Amino acid sequence: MKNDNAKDSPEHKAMAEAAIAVLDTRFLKALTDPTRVQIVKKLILLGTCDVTTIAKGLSQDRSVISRHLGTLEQARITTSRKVGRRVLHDIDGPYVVQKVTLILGALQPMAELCIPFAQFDKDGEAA
Amino acid sequence: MKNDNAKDSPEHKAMAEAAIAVLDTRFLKALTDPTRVQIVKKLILLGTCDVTTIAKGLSQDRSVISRHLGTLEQARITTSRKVGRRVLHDIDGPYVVQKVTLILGALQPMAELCIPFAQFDKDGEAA
DNA sequence: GCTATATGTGCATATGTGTGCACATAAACA
DNA sequence: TGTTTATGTGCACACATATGCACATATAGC
Repeated sequence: MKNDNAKDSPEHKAMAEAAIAVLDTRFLKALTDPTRVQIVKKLILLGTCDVTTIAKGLSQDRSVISRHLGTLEQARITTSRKVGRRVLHDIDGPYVVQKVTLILGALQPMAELCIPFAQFDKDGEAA
Repeated sequence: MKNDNAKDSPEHKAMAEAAIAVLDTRFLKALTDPTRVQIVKKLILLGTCDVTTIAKGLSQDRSVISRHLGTLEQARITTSRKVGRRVLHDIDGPYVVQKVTLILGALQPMAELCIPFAQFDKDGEAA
């Protein structure tokens, strides 16, 4: 049987490149820590917030929360403004949604192109 | 000025809960390692593949690739079948797309509800 | 000025994670 | 049967990361 896989097409290669390229490690890593996720939740609920208020209720030290906020800001998930002696943080919702939208757009073709063992079940082909 | 923030509405609270709940740590963590991302890319390009073939071309030891494949499988990003002495791996495209779709669906409201400093710029309110 | 409050950082530490080597197991093959 | 190939795992080690404490800095308020 001839090897006329869809996997050999340029479209397929381009899809693979696009899918990998869009996986921003810094963005994803920022969302993998439970404490950071709690911070995000709190910011969603409270809105614009200073460090001390965010740290209130969380078990970690305030300095730890401060560091996590730095990580979230580097990932562009949050932004901050200095107001007097306080530093106010807030979530950048539009950026987050745009980011995930890009990821989904790049991965979307996988729903049809990456059905597990489809080609293998068809004619027993595996690299 | 009265505190009639949209943040106090039940819809907003529900959105926060849904957004946090959908952030599957295991799923996201699996995609944060560069080596695992390379494995995913290779599986997209080659399709159904055994461990040795995947490890070929990657700098890490084959045993390391084996472990990474275990991590990806636990995250349900890949599936595997034992065929003879080989173990074939493949990407579960439909699952991955479904997962990201759920994430985007839960985060979508943030595009409008979490515009940074919007409320603060409006009337100088911050927790 | 002095004091209190808010924040970030250096440092030490505990825990998690990626890596490679050696080895055991399982299956195909001569 | 003995050998080769494919895979997973125990172990040790290097490195990253999360955490807390102490401290320095900056700003508001007295």
